[in-house]
Amino acid sequence: MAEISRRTIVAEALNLLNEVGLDEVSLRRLASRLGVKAPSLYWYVEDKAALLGLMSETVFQSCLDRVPPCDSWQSWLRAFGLSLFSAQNEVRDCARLIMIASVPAERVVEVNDTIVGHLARFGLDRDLASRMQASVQMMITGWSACRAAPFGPWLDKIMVVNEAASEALDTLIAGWEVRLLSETSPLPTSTAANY
Amino acid sequence: MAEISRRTIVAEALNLLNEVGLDEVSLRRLASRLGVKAPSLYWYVEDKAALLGLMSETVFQSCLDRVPPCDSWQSWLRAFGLSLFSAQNEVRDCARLIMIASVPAERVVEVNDTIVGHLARFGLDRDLASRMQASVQMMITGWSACRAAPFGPWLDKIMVVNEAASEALDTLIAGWEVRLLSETSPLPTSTAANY
DNA sequence: ACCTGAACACCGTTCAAGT
DNA sequence: ACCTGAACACCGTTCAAGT
Repeated sequence: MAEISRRTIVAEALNLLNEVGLDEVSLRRLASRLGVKAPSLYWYVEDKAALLGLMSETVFQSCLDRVPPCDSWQSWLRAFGLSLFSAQNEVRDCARLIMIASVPAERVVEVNDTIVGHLARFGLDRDLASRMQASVQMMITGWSACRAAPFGPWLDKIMVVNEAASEALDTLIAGWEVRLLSETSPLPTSTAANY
Repeated sequence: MAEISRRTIVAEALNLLNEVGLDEVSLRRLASRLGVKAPSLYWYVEDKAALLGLMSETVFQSCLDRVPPCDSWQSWLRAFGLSLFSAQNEVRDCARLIMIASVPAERVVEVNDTIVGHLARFGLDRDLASRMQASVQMMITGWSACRAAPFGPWLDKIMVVNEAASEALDTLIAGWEVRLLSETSPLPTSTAANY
């Protein structure tokens, strides 16, 4: 409807994605929704992959914005994971989108820095925080990817996916907790990595 | 080359996948490699999605076969995760393959039962084992998905992905260990889920 | 500066027709 | 039982040409 710009294109592309799913998102279809022809889009966007990149950046950013203030790295990591999970469940085929989207290198670093910044405020080492954050992201992405896959519905017959995902998230965080404790105060009891 | 069958088609499809990547795998291209035309493939396979399903089943099966005998659920889970990780790194675009492959419901249940069977031999509850196994699968799939994504190379500049993935796997398992211990022998010290 | 029509080289899938 | 050619309805992308 409104005038055409990078922003309106991305917004309309996300609408289209949610309505018809990733396989049906084509430049021709998107263009016609904007009252324009496909080649016009190339004026605003380099590529289809780049457009998908902008879409996934948008989703990721809005997910980051929704993480509430927290009072420990554990609860921040958990809130981040849950926010990511719900964002990926709201946007159709989100995991697949992420996997084919071409995001510029600078944005990847930027996002990582933002997240690490949040965690570092609790006194965590920045490198460790980076790996922690990544582990949460990967696990959540894995869950929502599989849930959105064709076999997702079958998975739901084996377990309650929502609960299993949230339990797995808690478990992962508990693991990081153990790892951190065993580094600062070495315990005689059996902890991580010695089986 | 050899005669054409479901098996040879899937095998050649995997070769093609590794050579040209998922985006370039087309029925026409695959058929021409087999000395045949695209419509012929429909005699052996229902669909492109079904073909991708057979391909991902093959990969998964060979990954399961490579898990060595272990003497604890922890080490089995770790070996399983590592085997999955290397399988997914060997087969190009494997994670994306999994996400669009249509696998029959029975096979999903079968695979889950197989894995749970392995874990149950260490005395684990079958439901718990199922969720544990799934958490490992999801996390590993997440890692290899992101590494194969267009931004994968950028990720590698932030951290050593191989090491980070294996560390995350260990951490997840450590988390399950804590969870199990705190259930059987409740401890006064802070463990999972109470932050 | 922005948009278009026409074209190129592809797709997955169907189906009547061949052997 | 197995394979084909021809067709259908699409793709992403390029580019000369328009305003």
